[in-house]
Amino acid sequence: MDREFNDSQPIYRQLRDRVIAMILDGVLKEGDPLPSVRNVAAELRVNPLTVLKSYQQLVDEKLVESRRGLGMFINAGARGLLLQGERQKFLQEEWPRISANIQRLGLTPEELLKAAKGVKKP
Amino acid sequence: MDREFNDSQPIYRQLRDRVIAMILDGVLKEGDPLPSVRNVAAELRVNPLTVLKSYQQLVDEKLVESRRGLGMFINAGARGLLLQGERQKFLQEEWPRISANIQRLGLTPEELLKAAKGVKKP
DNA sequence: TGTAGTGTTATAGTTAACTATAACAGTTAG
DNA sequence: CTAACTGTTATAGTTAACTATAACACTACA
Repeated sequence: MDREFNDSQPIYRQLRDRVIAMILDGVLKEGDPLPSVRNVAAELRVNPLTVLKSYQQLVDEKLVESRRGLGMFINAGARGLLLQGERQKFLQEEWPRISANIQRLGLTPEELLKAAKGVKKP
Repeated sequence: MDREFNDSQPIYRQLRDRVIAMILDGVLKEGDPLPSVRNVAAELRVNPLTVLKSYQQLVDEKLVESRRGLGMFINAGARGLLLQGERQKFLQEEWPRISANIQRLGLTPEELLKAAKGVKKP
C-alpha cells in the first residue's frame, strides 16, 4: 500500500474503493479482518478518523462488520453483494459519462488497450 | 442545460468539464462567447462566484479569454489544445483506474456498449 | 492482572467549496 | 447620458473534509 491519492475525490472514499477492489480481487476474503484503523492510518500517514470513516461506510453497506476489541471483518456474501451493486452503479452512474468522453476525444480501442492497467510485463 | 451535478466532484470542475465538452462537440466554436456568468448561475441556480471560478480555470488553461464588459470568448486553437491535452490526461490519469475497474467487475464489451451514452432511440 | 492490540468518541482547529448580497468596472445600444 | 448588459471584487457566513491529540471501551494473551 503506497500513498497515491487523487485530489478528485475525498480520501475516505478512495480508501473505501481500495478495500472494495481488494475484496473483488480476492485479496481480502470473506471472514478476513481488514487492516486495522491505526495501522492503515500510520502507513498512509493519514488521520485515524479518516480511515475509520471509510470503514464505517463499508459497515453501512453491510460489507464488513465491526467487533470492538477485535477488528473489522468482511461479511459473508460481501463479494456477491459487490458484484451486483458495483456493476450497476458503474454502468449507470459512471460509464455513460466516460464513454461519452471517449467518443468526444476520438479515442480508438487500440489506444485504450495500450493505456489500460494490467499490461502484462515480460 | 439542466441541473445534474455529481457529488463526486466540486461544481466548478464539473462546470469546466461541461464547457470543454461543448467545445469538443463543436457546440461552442472558436471566437464564440461563453454563456454569461450571471445567466449560467441563474439557470443552474448556483452562485455566480462558482461559475466565475470555473470560467477562470479555462482562462488559466488558455482556452478562453475574458473581455471585461463584453464576455468570455473561446480562444483560437482551443479545440486543438484540448484534443491534445485532454486525451493525454484521460489516458494517463483516468483510464487506467477505469479499465482496472471494468476488469474487476467482469464487465463485457456487450454490456458496456449497451450502457454507453449515445444510444440511438428510434 | 496487566499489557498490547482492537474499535470508538470527544474536543478543537484548518482549509476548500459553496453560498448570499452588494458594489465596482467596462461596453454597447437607445 | 442612461440603461442594460458584460466580468470582477469585497465581505461574510456555512458546511464538509481533514487534521492533531487524547481518552474511553473492549478482547486476547502471557
